[in-house]
Amino acid sequence: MSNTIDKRGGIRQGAGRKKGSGKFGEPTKVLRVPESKVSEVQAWLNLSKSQSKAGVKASTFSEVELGISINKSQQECSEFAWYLPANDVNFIEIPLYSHKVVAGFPSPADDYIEQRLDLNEKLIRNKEATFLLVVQGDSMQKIGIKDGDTLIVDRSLEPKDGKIVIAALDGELTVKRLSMKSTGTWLVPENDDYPPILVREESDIVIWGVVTSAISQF
Amino acid sequence: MSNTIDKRGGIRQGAGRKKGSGKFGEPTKVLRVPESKVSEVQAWLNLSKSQSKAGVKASTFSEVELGISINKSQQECSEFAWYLPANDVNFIEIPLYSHKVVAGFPSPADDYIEQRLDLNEKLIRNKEATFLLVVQGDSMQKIGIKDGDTLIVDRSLEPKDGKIVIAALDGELTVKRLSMKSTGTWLVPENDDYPPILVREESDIVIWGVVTSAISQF
DNA sequence: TAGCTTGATTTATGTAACCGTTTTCATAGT
DNA sequence: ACTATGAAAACGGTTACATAAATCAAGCTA
Repeated sequence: MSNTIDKRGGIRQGAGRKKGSGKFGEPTKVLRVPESKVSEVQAWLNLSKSQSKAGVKASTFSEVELGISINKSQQECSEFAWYLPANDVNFIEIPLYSHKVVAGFPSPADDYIEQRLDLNEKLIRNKEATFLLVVQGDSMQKIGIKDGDTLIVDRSLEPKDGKIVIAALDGELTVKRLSMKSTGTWLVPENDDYPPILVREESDIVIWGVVTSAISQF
Repeated sequence: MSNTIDKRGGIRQGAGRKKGSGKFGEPTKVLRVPESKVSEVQAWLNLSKSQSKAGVKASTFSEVELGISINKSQQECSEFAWYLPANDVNFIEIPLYSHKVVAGFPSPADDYIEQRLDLNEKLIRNKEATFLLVVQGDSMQKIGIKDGDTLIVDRSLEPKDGKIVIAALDGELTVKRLSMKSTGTWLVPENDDYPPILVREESDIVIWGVVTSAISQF
């Protein structure tokens, strides 16, 4: 009935979605971007979107919050979260103990240590070109990369056939194995539920870097 | 005179500016960008514009191999190789860069970084009680622990039900999931090809520690 | 009456369109 | 032949619009 409908009409304060409820959580502007950069920009925006979510709360603007709660932020990321390795990794002494002593049974905390090492050194080769990503999704599960794992990505390495790479594809970052065959270049997931993706000449896929390590935390 | 003007009109091949003569050198698309990121994106676009003009190609690799090859020593251990974390992990400053510093956009190697982290801090909670093991075997493959992976083990954590633990069993170290049921305490591999192991009262199984992380290197 | 449905209202977001500017070409005038 | 002028085409910033998503209030149903 038109009568019924009429009664529903009218201005209503507080109706509608809330401000800042969009995916960026803030007002937006329109920008013109060269075509080749579009997917890269989008990917980055998605990334920093999840980053700010991870920040703390929807505290409207102050971004001062950034605590060191890495773990928390992992859970909330839409696609990835990313970090950089610590800036200034000192060279730490690495005492070498004989590995034969190993037999000495349960207490490794004592003197017969093999070797001490700095995880940063072990895992990061090119500090300046390395960053960390937290995975979401299971497209690489066959090689043990699981949802929530942290990837160490080196941008200075050349993406070669067979390497695990981070690619910006249609504005989204993905982890895939790079495969260069006679049939062309492919991005291959390590999960039979997902199809390989052909990288065409004209496609706007950008390789961000090569994955050197994957870290699972329990 | 209108006559004069008319003669000048009409379609004229080749007239007008050339394609790609704009500041980006290619066609553009409009994107919506959150306000706080606008200047950042613009800065990056300008940056990469001038770079490509300058013809600076990213040289494929520009790195000197770091000498300390941890990997070698991994191979020599019979069951596991082990290491301790670096002794003296300093608290490293974690610079928070202002987003005004902008610089390189998708290149995290540059300055506009949100957060840096120290892998030691991220992965090691109790430095004194932590050591590293290199896995041999595939008994935990279902949760992504593969042969050759490095485990971070914390001896100070209490082995609880469901935790991944390192157990010394008949003189051999193994990784298993600890399961405490009414049927008793079990060490359960994450691989259907291996049987769970019942831990009897009198058995000489010693739990060395709880696995907090697993690292795969590619 | 509680919960579901429906339509209105408000914000969000991708895209088309608009319009002044810039670059280039062709013709007219000198 | 050289310059001035206007048209054509692309550029790029901005506005406008259409559709989607989120939220509220009133009506409806059980």
